Amino acid sequence: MEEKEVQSEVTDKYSLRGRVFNRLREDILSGKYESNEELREITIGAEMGVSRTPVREALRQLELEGLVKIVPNKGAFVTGISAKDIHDIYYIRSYLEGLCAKWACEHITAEQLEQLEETIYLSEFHARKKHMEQIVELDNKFHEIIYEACDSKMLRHILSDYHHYVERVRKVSLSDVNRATKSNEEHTKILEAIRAKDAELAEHLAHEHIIKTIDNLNRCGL
Amino acid sequence: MEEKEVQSEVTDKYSLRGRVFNRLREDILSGKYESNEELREITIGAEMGVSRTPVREALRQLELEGLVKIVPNKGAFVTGISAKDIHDIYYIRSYLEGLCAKWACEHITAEQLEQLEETIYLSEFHARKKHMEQIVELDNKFHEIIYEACDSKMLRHILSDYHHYVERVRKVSLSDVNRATKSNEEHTKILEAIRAKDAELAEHLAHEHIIKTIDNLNRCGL
DNA sequence: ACGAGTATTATTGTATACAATTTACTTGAT
DNA sequence: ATCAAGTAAATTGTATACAATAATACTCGT
Repeated sequence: MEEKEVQSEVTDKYSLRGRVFNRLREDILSGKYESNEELREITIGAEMGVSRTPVREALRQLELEGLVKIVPNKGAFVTGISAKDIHDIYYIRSYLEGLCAKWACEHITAEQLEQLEETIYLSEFHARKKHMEQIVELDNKFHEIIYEACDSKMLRHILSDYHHYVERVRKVSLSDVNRATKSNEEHTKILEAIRAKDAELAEHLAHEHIIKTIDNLNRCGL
Repeated sequence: MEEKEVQSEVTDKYSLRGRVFNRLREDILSGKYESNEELREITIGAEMGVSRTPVREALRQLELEGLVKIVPNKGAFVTGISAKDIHDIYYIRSYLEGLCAKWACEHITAEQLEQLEETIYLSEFHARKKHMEQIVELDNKFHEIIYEACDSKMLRHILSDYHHYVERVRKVSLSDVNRATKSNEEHTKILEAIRAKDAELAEHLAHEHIIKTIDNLNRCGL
Protein backbone atom coordinates (compact mmCIF):
# COMPACT_ATOMS: atom_id res chain seq x y z
CA MET A 1 0.00 0.00 0.00
CA GLU A 2 1.25 3.42 -0.83
CA GLU A 3 2.06 5.21 2.39
CA LYS A 4 1.43 8.88 1.86
CA GLU A 5 3.81 11.05 3.79
CA VAL A 6 1.80 13.10 6.22
CA GLN A 7 3.19 16.61 6.02
CA SER A 8 3.30 17.40 9.69
CA GLU A 9 6.82 18.76 9.38
CA VAL A 10 6.56 22.13 7.75
CA THR A 11 10.26 22.51 7.71
CA ASP A 12 12.84 20.73 5.63
CA LYS A 13 13.98 17.75 7.62
CA TYR A 14 17.34 17.39 6.00
CA SER A 15 18.77 20.86 6.01
CA LEU A 16 20.70 21.87 9.09
CA ARG A 17 18.17 24.59 9.77
CA GLY A 18 15.35 22.07 9.60
CA ARG A 19 17.10 19.72 11.97
CA VAL A 20 17.83 22.50 14.43
CA PHE A 21 14.26 23.73 14.18
CA ASN A 22 12.69 20.34 14.78
CA ARG A 23 15.02 19.45 17.59
CA LEU A 24 14.58 22.76 19.36
CA ARG A 25 10.82 22.53 19.00
CA GLU A 26 10.82 19.04 20.39
CA ASP A 27 13.07 20.03 23.26
CA ILE A 28 10.95 23.04 24.13
CA LEU A 29 7.66 21.16 23.91
CA SER A 30 9.04 18.27 25.94
CA GLY A 31 10.07 20.70 28.65
CA LYS A 32 13.81 20.22 28.34
CA TYR A 33 14.32 23.96 28.72
CA GLU A 34 13.15 26.14 31.54
CA SER A 35 10.69 28.85 30.70
CA ASN A 36 12.50 32.11 29.95
CA GLU A 37 15.75 30.25 29.52
CA GLU A 38 18.06 32.02 27.10
CA LEU A 39 18.99 30.22 23.91
CA ARG A 40 22.40 31.41 22.78
CA GLU A 41 23.12 30.94 19.13
CA ILE A 42 26.71 29.80 19.61
CA THR A 43 25.87 27.40 22.41
CA ILE A 44 23.11 25.69 20.47
CA GLY A 45 25.24 25.64 17.38
CA ALA A 46 28.04 23.97 19.28
CA GLU A 47 25.65 21.41 20.77
CA MET A 48 24.39 20.47 17.36
CA GLY A 49 27.62 20.92 15.52
CA VAL A 50 26.50 23.70 13.21
CA SER A 51 27.26 27.36 12.76
CA ARG A 52 25.11 30.24 13.93
CA THR A 53 23.37 30.70 10.60
CA PRO A 54 21.02 27.70 10.69
CA VAL A 55 20.44 28.26 14.39
CA ARG A 56 19.37 31.84 13.81
CA GLU A 57 16.98 30.85 11.07
CA ALA A 58 15.47 28.15 13.26
CA LEU A 59 15.08 30.53 16.19
CA ARG A 60 13.34 33.09 13.99
CA GLN A 61 10.91 30.43 12.88
CA LEU A 62 10.29 29.27 16.41
CA GLU A 63 9.47 32.85 17.28
CA LEU A 64 6.62 32.74 14.80
CA GLU A 65 5.50 29.43 16.24
CA GLY A 66 5.29 31.24 19.55
CA LEU A 67 7.74 28.92 21.26
CA VAL A 68 10.49 31.47 21.56
CA LYS A 69 10.51 35.16 22.26
CA ILE A 70 13.19 37.16 20.55
CA VAL A 71 14.26 40.42 22.12
CA PRO A 72 16.16 42.52 19.59
CA ASN A 73 19.88 42.71 20.27
CA LYS A 74 19.46 40.69 23.42
CA GLY A 75 18.58 37.14 22.66
CA ALA A 76 16.08 34.37 22.26
CA PHE A 77 14.14 33.19 25.28
CA VAL A 78 12.07 30.06 25.66
CA THR A 79 8.37 30.80 25.86
CA GLY A 80 7.31 27.26 26.36
CA ILE A 81 3.73 26.21 26.54
CA SER A 82 1.84 26.14 29.78
CA ALA A 83 -0.89 23.82 30.99
CA LYS A 84 -3.36 26.61 30.28
CA ASP A 85 -2.04 26.96 26.74
CA ILE A 86 -2.70 23.29 26.13
CA HIS A 87 -6.13 23.57 27.64
CA ASP A 88 -6.87 26.57 25.42
CA ILE A 89 -5.63 24.77 22.34
CA TYR A 90 -7.96 21.88 23.00
CA TYR A 91 -10.93 24.24 23.27
CA ILE A 92 -9.92 26.02 20.10
CA ARG A 93 -9.49 22.66 18.41
CA SER A 94 -12.92 21.53 19.55
CA TYR A 95 -14.45 24.17 17.30
CA LEU A 96 -12.03 23.79 14.45
CA GLU A 97 -12.24 20.02 14.35
CA GLY A 98 -16.00 20.44 14.19
CA LEU A 99 -15.72 22.85 11.30
CA CYS A 100 -13.23 20.55 9.64
CA ALA A 101 -15.54 17.54 9.85
CA LYS A 102 -18.38 19.66 8.51
CA TRP A 103 -16.39 20.74 5.49
CA ALA A 104 -15.02 17.24 5.00
CA CYS A 105 -18.58 16.07 4.34
CA GLU A 106 -18.60 18.07 1.15
CA HIS A 107 -15.13 17.27 -0.08
CA ILE A 108 -14.08 13.87 1.18
CA THR A 109 -13.19 11.27 -1.45
CA ALA A 110 -14.15 7.61 -1.47
CA GLU A 111 -10.51 6.78 -1.02
CA GLN A 112 -10.21 8.95 2.07
CA LEU A 113 -13.31 7.34 3.56
CA GLU A 114 -11.67 4.02 2.95
CA GLN A 115 -8.51 5.18 4.68
CA LEU A 116 -10.46 6.41 7.68
CA GLU A 117 -12.19 3.06 8.01
CA GLU A 118 -8.92 1.21 7.78
CA THR A 119 -7.33 3.47 10.36
CA ILE A 120 -10.09 2.84 12.86
CA TYR A 121 -10.05 -0.87 12.18
CA LEU A 122 -6.33 -1.08 12.81
CA SER A 123 -6.61 1.12 15.85
CA GLU A 124 -9.19 -1.19 17.42
CA PHE A 125 -6.75 -4.02 17.00
CA HIS A 126 -3.89 -2.14 18.64
CA ALA A 127 -6.17 -0.92 21.42
CA ARG A 128 -6.94 -4.51 22.35
CA LYS A 129 -3.24 -5.32 22.25
CA LYS A 130 -2.37 -2.11 24.12
CA HIS A 131 0.16 -1.06 21.52
CA MET A 132 0.33 2.55 22.62
CA GLU A 133 2.83 3.69 20.05
CA GLN A 134 0.62 2.57 17.16
CA ILE A 135 -2.53 3.93 18.77
CA VAL A 136 -1.10 7.42 18.91
CA GLU A 137 0.18 7.11 15.36
CA LEU A 138 -3.22 6.01 14.07
CA ASP A 139 -4.98 8.76 15.99
CA ASN A 140 -2.61 11.13 14.22
CA LYS A 141 -3.49 9.61 10.91
CA PHE A 142 -7.24 9.68 11.44
CA HIS A 143 -7.22 13.37 12.16
CA GLU A 144 -4.75 14.22 9.41
CA ILE A 145 -6.94 12.49 6.85
CA ILE A 146 -9.89 14.65 7.85
CA TYR A 147 -7.66 17.72 7.78
CA GLU A 148 -6.88 16.84 4.19
CA ALA A 149 -10.48 16.06 3.37
CA CYS A 150 -11.82 19.42 4.52
CA ASP A 151 -10.08 20.83 1.48
CA SER A 152 -9.04 24.04 3.20
CA LYS A 153 -5.40 25.00 3.22
CA MET A 154 -5.94 27.44 6.06
CA LEU A 155 -7.85 25.07 8.31
CA ARG A 156 -5.49 22.19 7.66
CA HIS A 157 -2.52 24.41 8.44
CA ILE A 158 -3.74 25.58 11.80
CA LEU A 159 -5.05 22.19 12.88
CA SER A 160 -1.80 20.47 11.99
CA ASP A 161 0.08 23.06 14.02
CA TYR A 162 -2.05 22.51 17.08
CA HIS A 163 -1.96 18.78 16.68
CA HIS A 164 1.79 19.03 16.94
CA TYR A 165 1.71 21.32 19.92
CA VAL A 166 -0.23 18.87 22.01
CA GLU A 167 1.44 15.71 20.78
CA ARG A 168 3.12 15.03 24.08
CA VAL A 169 -0.14 15.43 25.96
CA ARG A 170 -2.04 13.29 23.48
CA LYS A 171 0.30 10.45 24.20
CA VAL A 172 -0.59 10.63 27.87
CA SER A 173 -4.29 10.82 27.17
CA LEU A 174 -4.35 7.86 24.83
CA SER A 175 -2.24 5.78 27.19
CA ASP A 176 -5.46 5.19 29.06
CA VAL A 177 -6.81 2.13 27.26
CA ASN A 178 -10.37 2.99 28.18
CA ARG A 179 -9.95 6.35 26.58
CA ALA A 180 -8.34 4.80 23.51
CA THR A 181 -11.31 2.49 23.08
CA LYS A 182 -13.80 5.29 23.64
CA SER A 183 -11.86 7.42 21.18
CA ASN A 184 -12.19 4.74 18.53
CA GLU A 185 -15.94 4.56 19.06
CA GLU A 186 -16.15 8.31 18.63
CA HIS A 187 -14.02 8.13 15.52
CA THR A 188 -16.38 5.53 14.12
CA LYS A 189 -19.40 7.73 14.70
CA ILE A 190 -17.64 10.69 13.10
CA LEU A 191 -16.77 8.57 10.10
CA GLU A 192 -20.37 7.40 9.75
CA ALA A 193 -21.67 10.97 9.90
CA ILE A 194 -19.20 12.11 7.27
CA ARG A 195 -20.00 9.12 5.07
CA ALA A 196 -23.70 9.97 5.38
CA LYS A 197 -22.82 13.58 4.49
CA ASP A 198 -24.59 14.72 7.63
CA ALA A 199 -22.56 17.89 8.10
CA GLU A 200 -24.39 19.06 11.21
CA LEU A 201 -23.92 15.76 12.96
CA ALA A 202 -20.32 15.39 11.88
CA GLU A 203 -19.52 18.83 13.24
CA HIS A 204 -21.22 18.11 16.52
CA LEU A 205 -19.54 14.74 16.97
CA ALA A 206 -16.08 16.02 16.11
CA HIS A 207 -16.58 18.92 18.50
CA GLU A 208 -17.72 16.62 21.28
CA HIS A 209 -14.86 14.25 20.58
CA ILE A 210 -12.36 16.92 21.55
CA ILE A 211 -14.42 18.06 24.52
CA LYS A 212 -14.40 14.50 25.81
CA THR A 213 -10.66 14.40 25.32
CA ILE A 214 -10.39 17.50 27.47
CA ASP A 215 -12.50 15.84 30.16
CA ASN A 216 -10.18 12.89 30.05
CA LEU A 217 -7.13 15.11 30.37
CA ASN A 218 -8.66 16.78 33.39
CA ARG A 219 -9.24 13.38 34.95
CA CYS A 220 -5.59 12.57 34.30
CA GLY A 221 -4.77 15.71 36.24
CA LEU A 222 -3.34 17.57 33.29
CA MET B 1 -4.05 58.98 27.21
CA GLU B 2 -1.49 56.28 27.13
CA GLU B 3 -1.62 54.64 23.74
CA LYS B 4 -0.77 51.01 24.26
CA GLU B 5 1.16 49.61 21.34
CA VAL B 6 -0.93 46.87 19.82
CA GLN B 7 1.48 44.05 19.18
CA SER B 8 0.23 43.08 15.76
CA GLU B 9 3.76 43.03 14.43
CA VAL B 10 5.30 39.88 15.78
CA THR B 11 8.58 40.75 14.22
CA ASP B 12 11.04 43.43 15.14
CA LYS B 13 10.18 46.46 13.08
CA TYR B 14 13.58 48.03 13.13
CA SER B 15 15.92 45.21 12.26
CA LEU B 16 16.56 44.65 8.59
CA ARG B 17 15.01 41.21 8.84
CA GLY B 18 11.89 42.70 10.38
CA ARG B 19 11.60 45.30 7.68
CA VAL B 20 12.08 42.74 4.94
CA PHE B 21 9.56 40.44 6.59
CA ASN B 22 6.89 43.08 6.96
CA ARG B 23 7.38 44.45 3.50
CA LEU B 24 7.31 41.06 1.84
CA ARG B 25 4.22 40.09 3.78
CA GLU B 26 2.50 43.29 2.79
CA ASP B 27 3.51 42.85 -0.83
CA ILE B 28 2.32 39.27 -0.94
CA LEU B 29 -0.98 40.01 0.77
CA SER B 30 -1.59 43.02 -1.44
CA GLY B 31 -1.10 40.88 -4.49
CA LYS B 32 2.04 42.54 -5.76
CA TYR B 33 3.50 39.16 -6.57
CA GLU B 34 2.01 36.50 -8.78
CA SER B 35 1.15 33.21 -7.19
CA ASN B 36 4.07 30.79 -7.48
CA GLU B 37 6.41 33.61 -8.34
CA GLU B 38 9.95 32.87 -7.26
CA LEU B 39 11.51 35.11 -4.66
CA ARG B 40 15.25 35.17 -5.17
CA GLU B 41 17.26 36.14 -2.17
CA ILE B 42 19.70 38.32 -4.04
CA THR B 43 17.02 40.11 -6.03
CA ILE B 44 14.97 40.98 -2.97
CA GLY B 45 18.09 41.95 -1.09
CA ALA B 46 19.10 44.27 -3.88
CA GLU B 47 15.62 45.81 -4.03
CA MET B 48 15.69 46.55 -0.34
CA GLY B 49 19.36 47.32 -0.09
CA VAL B 50 20.27 44.49 2.26
CA SER B 51 22.30 41.32 2.06
CA ARG B 52 20.92 37.82 1.71
CA THR B 53 21.04 37.07 5.43
CA PRO B 54 18.05 39.13 6.58
CA VAL B 55 16.16 38.13 3.44
CA ARG B 56 16.65 34.46 4.14
CA GLU B 57 15.48 34.82 7.72
CA ALA B 58 12.41 36.72 6.58
CA LEU B 59 11.60 34.12 3.94
CA ARG B 60 11.90 31.31 6.47
CA GLN B 61 9.45 33.13 8.70
CA LEU B 62 7.04 33.76 5.87
CA GLU B 63 7.13 30.05 5.18
CA LEU B 64 5.75 29.43 8.63
CA GLU B 65 3.11 32.08 8.03
CA GLY B 66 2.12 30.05 5.00
CA LEU B 67 2.71 32.91 2.59
CA VAL B 68 5.75 31.36 0.96
CA LYS B 69 6.66 27.83 0.08
CA ILE B 70 10.30 26.96 0.35
CA VAL B 71 11.58 24.10 -1.77
CA PRO B 72 14.95 22.93 -0.47
CA ASN B 73 17.84 23.90 -2.69
CA LYS B 74 15.48 25.41 -5.22
CA GLY B 75 13.93 28.53 -3.86
CA ALA B 76 11.10 30.39 -2.22
CA PHE B 77 7.80 30.64 -4.05
CA VAL B 78 4.87 32.90 -3.30
CA THR B 79 1.91 30.97 -1.98
CA GLY B 80 -0.32 33.96 -1.74
CA ILE B 81 -3.77 33.77 -0.38
CA SER B 82 -6.74 32.96 -2.54
CA ALA B 83 -10.32 34.17 -2.33
CA LYS B 84 -11.21 30.79 -0.86
CA ASP B 85 -8.49 31.15 1.76
CA ILE B 86 -9.98 34.45 2.85
CA HIS B 87 -13.44 32.95 2.91
CA ASP B 88 -12.16 30.05 5.01
CA ILE B 89 -10.38 32.37 7.40
CA TYR B 90 -13.59 34.28 8.01
CA TYR B 91 -15.44 31.09 8.83
CA ILE B 92 -12.67 29.97 11.14
CA ARG B 93 -12.67 33.39 12.73
CA SER B 94 -16.43 33.27 13.23
CA TYR B 95 -15.93 30.44 15.71
CA LEU B 96 -12.80 31.79 17.30
CA GLU B 97 -14.16 35.29 17.76
CA GLY B 98 -17.14 33.68 19.43
CA LEU B 99 -14.89 31.73 21.76
CA CYS B 100 -12.84 34.84 22.38
CA ALA B 101 -15.87 36.89 23.38
CA LYS B 102 -17.02 34.09 25.65
CA TRP B 103 -13.71 33.95 27.46
CA ALA B 104 -13.48 37.71 27.57
CA CYS B 105 -16.60 37.73 29.74
CA GLU B 106 -14.62 36.07 32.50
CA HIS B 107 -11.45 38.04 32.22
CA ILE B 108 -12.16 41.50 30.89
CA THR B 109 -11.17 44.44 33.08
CA ALA B 110 -13.16 47.57 33.75
CA GLU B 111 -10.53 49.52 31.87
CA GLN B 112 -10.88 47.32 28.80
CA LEU B 113 -14.65 47.72 28.87
CA GLU B 114 -14.09 51.44 28.99
CA GLN B 115 -11.76 51.24 25.99
CA LEU B 116 -14.27 49.21 24.01
CA GLU B 117 -16.97 51.78 24.69
CA GLU B 118 -14.71 54.61 23.65
CA THR B 119 -13.71 52.79 20.49
CA ILE B 120 -17.30 52.30 19.44
CA TYR B 121 -18.21 55.86 20.29
CA LEU B 122 -15.38 57.21 18.18
CA SER B 123 -16.17 54.83 15.38
CA GLU B 124 -19.76 56.05 15.23
CA PHE B 125 -18.45 59.54 14.79
CA HIS B 126 -16.13 58.57 11.97
CA ALA B 127 -18.82 56.48 10.33
CA ARG B 128 -21.04 59.55 10.08
CA LYS B 129 -18.11 61.50 8.68
CA LYS B 130 -17.12 58.64 6.40
CA HIS B 131 -13.53 58.64 7.60
CA MET B 132 -12.69 55.22 6.25
CA GLU B 133 -9.12 55.16 7.45
CA GLN B 134 -10.14 55.71 11.05
CA ILE B 135 -13.04 53.29 10.82
CA VAL B 136 -10.74 50.44 9.86
CA GLU B 137 -8.26 51.44 12.56
CA LEU B 138 -10.98 51.45 15.22
CA ASP B 139 -12.36 48.16 14.02
CA ASN B 140 -8.84 46.82 14.46
CA LYS B 141 -8.69 48.21 17.94
CA PHE B 142 -12.08 46.89 19.02
CA HIS B 143 -11.15 43.37 18.09
CA GLU B 144 -7.62 43.57 19.49
CA ILE B 145 -8.97 44.69 22.86
CA ILE B 146 -11.17 41.64 23.02
CA TYR B 147 -8.26 39.45 21.93
CA GLU B 148 -6.37 40.80 24.91
CA ALA B 149 -9.34 40.43 27.22
CA CYS B 150 -9.85 36.75 26.50
CA ASP B 151 -6.63 36.20 28.42
CA SER B 152 -5.44 33.38 26.20
CA LYS B 153 -2.06 33.66 24.57
CA MET B 154 -2.91 30.97 22.05
CA LEU B 155 -6.25 32.41 20.98
CA ARG B 156 -4.92 35.95 20.80
CA HIS B 157 -2.00 34.76 18.70
CA ILE B 158 -4.07 33.01 16.07
CA LEU B 159 -6.76 35.70 15.89
CA SER B 160 -4.18 38.45 15.46
CA ASP B 161 -2.60 36.48 12.66
CA TYR B 162 -5.87 36.06 10.82
CA HIS B 163 -6.86 39.64 11.42
CA HIS B 164 -3.70 40.61 9.62
CA TYR B 165 -4.29 38.21 6.78
CA VAL B 166 -7.60 39.72 5.87
CA GLU B 167 -6.70 43.32 6.51
CA ARG B 168 -6.90 44.26 2.88
CA VAL B 169 -10.33 42.68 2.52
CA ARG B 170 -11.57 44.29 5.71
CA LYS B 171 -10.83 47.68 4.25
CA VAL B 172 -13.07 46.91 1.31
CA SER B 173 -15.85 45.59 3.49
CA LEU B 174 -15.88 48.55 5.84
CA SER B 175 -15.75 51.01 2.97
CA ASP B 176 -19.45 50.38 2.69
CA VAL B 177 -20.83 52.98 5.10
CA ASN B 178 -23.95 50.93 5.70
CA ARG B 179 -21.82 48.01 6.72
CA ALA B 180 -19.67 50.23 8.92
CA THR B 181 -22.77 51.48 10.73
CA LYS B 182 -24.20 47.99 11.09
CA SER B 183 -20.83 46.79 12.33
CA ASN B 184 -20.86 49.41 15.05
CA GLU B 185 -24.31 48.33 16.17
CA GLU B 186 -23.09 44.75 16.36
CA HIS B 187 -20.03 45.84 18.31
CA THR B 188 -22.29 47.64 20.75
CA LYS B 189 -24.37 44.53 21.35
CA ILE B 190 -21.25 42.44 21.82
CA LEU B 191 -19.93 44.95 24.33
CA GLU B 192 -23.21 44.91 26.24
CA ALA B 193 -23.22 41.12 26.39
CA ILE B 194 -19.65 41.05 27.66
CA ARG B 195 -20.37 43.76 30.19
CA ALA B 196 -23.35 41.73 31.41
CA LYS B 197 -21.05 38.67 31.61
CA ASP B 198 -23.50 36.79 29.42
CA ALA B 199 -20.95 34.43 27.90
CA GLU B 200 -23.44 32.50 25.77
CA LEU B 201 -24.87 35.62 24.24
CA ALA B 202 -21.47 37.23 23.71
CA GLU B 203 -20.25 34.14 21.91
CA HIS B 204 -23.31 34.02 19.71
CA LEU B 205 -23.18 37.71 18.85
CA ALA B 206 -19.47 37.70 18.06
CA HIS B 207 -19.94 34.63 15.90
CA GLU B 208 -22.83 36.21 14.04
CA HIS B 209 -20.88 39.43 13.65
CA ILE B 210 -18.30 37.65 11.52
CA ILE B 211 -20.94 35.68 9.61
CA LYS B 212 -22.61 38.96 8.70
CA THR B 213 -19.27 40.29 7.59
CA ILE B 214 -18.94 37.29 5.28
CA ASP B 215 -22.41 37.97 3.88
CA ASN B 216 -21.35 41.52 3.21
CA LEU B 217 -18.18 40.39 1.48
CA ASN B 218 -20.21 38.10 -0.73
CA ARG B 219 -22.47 40.98 -1.65
CA CYS B 220 -19.36 42.98 -2.55
CA GLY B 221 -18.44 40.14 -4.85
CA LEU B 222 -15.37 39.08 -2.90
C1' DA C 1 33.46 50.54 51.04
C1' DC C 2 30.62 52.38 47.50
C1' DG C 3 29.13 54.25 43.14
C1' DA C 4 29.72 56.68 38.64
C1' DG C 5 31.85 56.35 34.57
C1' DT C 6 34.65 53.89 31.36
C1' DA C 7 36.97 49.95 29.23
C1' DT C 8 36.47 45.20 28.13
C1' DT C 9 34.01 41.23 26.85
C1' DA C 10 30.21 38.70 25.09
C1' DT C 11 26.35 38.39 22.09
C1' DT C 12 23.50 39.56 18.49
C1' DG C 13 22.87 41.77 13.62
C1' DT C 14 24.52 41.93 9.04
C1' DA C 15 27.55 41.07 5.18
C1' DT C 16 30.42 38.23 2.73
C1' DA C 17 32.94 33.99 1.45
C1' DC C 18 32.80 29.35 0.28
C1' DA C 19 30.38 24.75 -0.68
C1' DA C 20 26.74 22.13 -2.65
C1' DT C 21 23.07 21.85 -5.63
C1' DT C 22 20.27 23.03 -9.37
C1' DT C 23 19.47 25.19 -13.83
C1' DA C 24 20.87 26.65 -18.36
C1' DC C 25 23.64 26.23 -22.11
C1' DT C 26 26.82 24.27 -25.34
C1' DT C 27 28.58 20.80 -27.99
C1' DG C 28 28.66 16.66 -30.40
C1' DA C 29 26.73 12.27 -32.00
C1' DT C 30 23.00 10.26 -34.51
C1' DA D 1 17.24 18.85 -36.46
C1' DT D 2 17.01 16.41 -32.06
C1' DC D 3 18.56 14.64 -28.06
C1' DA D 4 22.17 13.59 -24.48
C1' DA D 5 26.03 14.48 -21.92
C1' DG D 6 28.94 17.50 -20.02
C1' DT D 7 30.25 22.05 -18.64
C1' DA D 8 29.33 26.73 -17.04
C1' DA D 9 26.37 29.85 -14.56
C1' DA D 10 23.18 30.86 -11.13
C1' DT D 11 21.12 29.97 -6.79
C1' DT D 12 20.66 28.18 -2.38
C1' DG D 13 22.94 26.23 2.10
C1' DT D 14 26.34 26.97 5.49
C1' DA D 15 30.27 29.07 7.73
C1' DT D 16 32.83 32.86 8.95
C1' DA D 17 34.12 37.77 9.32
C1' DC D 18 32.97 42.19 10.69
C1' DA D 19 29.77 45.78 12.97
C1' DA D 20 26.68 47.24 16.46
C1' DT D 21 24.70 46.66 20.73
C1' DA D 22 24.30 45.06 25.41
C1' DA D 23 26.40 42.97 29.64
C1' DT D 24 30.24 42.78 32.59
C1' DA D 25 34.29 44.20 34.97
C1' DC D 26 37.33 47.57 36.32
C1' DT D 27 39.18 52.13 37.75
C1' DC D 28 39.09 56.04 40.26
C1' DG D 29 37.21 59.44 43.18
C1' DT D 30 34.80 60.20 47.32
